[in-house]
Amino acid sequence: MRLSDTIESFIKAMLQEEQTEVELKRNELAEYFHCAPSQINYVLSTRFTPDHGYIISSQRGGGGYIRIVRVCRSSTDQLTYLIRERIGDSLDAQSAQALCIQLAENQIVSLEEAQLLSAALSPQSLSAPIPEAVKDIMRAKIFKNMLLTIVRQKNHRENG
Amino acid sequence: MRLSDTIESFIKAMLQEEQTEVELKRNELAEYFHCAPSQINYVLSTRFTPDHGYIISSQRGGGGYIRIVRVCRSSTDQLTYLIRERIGDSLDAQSAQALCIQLAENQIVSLEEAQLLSAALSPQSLSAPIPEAVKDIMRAKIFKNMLLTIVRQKNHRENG
DNA sequence: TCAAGAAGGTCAAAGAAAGACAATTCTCAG
DNA sequence: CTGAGAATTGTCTTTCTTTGACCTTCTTGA
Repeated sequence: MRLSDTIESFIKAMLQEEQTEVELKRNELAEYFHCAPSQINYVLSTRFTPDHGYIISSQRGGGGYIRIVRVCRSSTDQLTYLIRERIGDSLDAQSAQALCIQLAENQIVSLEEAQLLSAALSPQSLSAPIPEAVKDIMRAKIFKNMLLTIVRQKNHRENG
Repeated sequence: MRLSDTIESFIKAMLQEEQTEVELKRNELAEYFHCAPSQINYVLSTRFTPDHGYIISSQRGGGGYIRIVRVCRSSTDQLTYLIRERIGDSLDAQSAQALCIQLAENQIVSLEEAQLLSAALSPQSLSAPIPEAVKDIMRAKIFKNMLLTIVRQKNHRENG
């Protein structure tokens, strides 16, 4: 297991215990894992981004800290946010993949739905002799159309 | 026996043991077989494609890996037929739509799944300034990838 | 007030591993 | 025998991780 993954798990375990919010000392953590302090920043910026559902704030100087807050939007809000703002007109494969995982982890869509989304948006599905930029545009459209379908299905279940 | 075949067997043996999923190091495997690392890619891309019933994912960089997941097929023959024969390398929007409806009507997939398939394969999703023929090729790939995912989910439910 | 020290932030380079692809060699059906 | 397609190789590219040097910001005590 990579150091980054270990640190990621460690932080997530902390969040599990203390629920929704955790405060840590960068240097302490770095020393604990025998790594460069900036390694902590690396982990935060690759695994605790807003897309992943986290908000980071920090304070320098004496008594400084890094605070990690896990944000929970309602399912509908999150889907609406994705469709209306996040996805936009173009989306690369990695972001799509990350968002699918996030959707499943936050139980906004079922695991099965997430797998279907992921399959449809994968580079394998979209492999074709066309520019990457065009694929990203198509991926965004496919994603939004599928999410829209999921929203409708949810509404249908709720309202009869 | 050719090296490619040997490697293929080797990987399949691993899959037999550890059932359904295996993770390997490209460089290690290459060293083990005294071949170029790219040989591994060749084997994977010729014998472990989605069409063959496998899903490959990988991670580069330190601690990287290649993961191979076998899509066990059960008695969902219709899906297998679609994936392996009917859909082919290219599929127009109308045929896709018809197949989705058929899948739902025959209760091979749920209504919700059919709607998701339909959404992903729709002309709206695939609208882009590229030739219709290319879209048909992408549509076929998306379709097969999604169906493969559904098959996998079914197996997962059945086999635990 | 203000300088020193204590944190955290940024960035780029080095390292690790997988991917892509062109060039070459091998096989086998015709 | 020969040409097409399969197999093999080597090389270069891309991506992700780790590290370290240097920068910025905040607190605190003289």
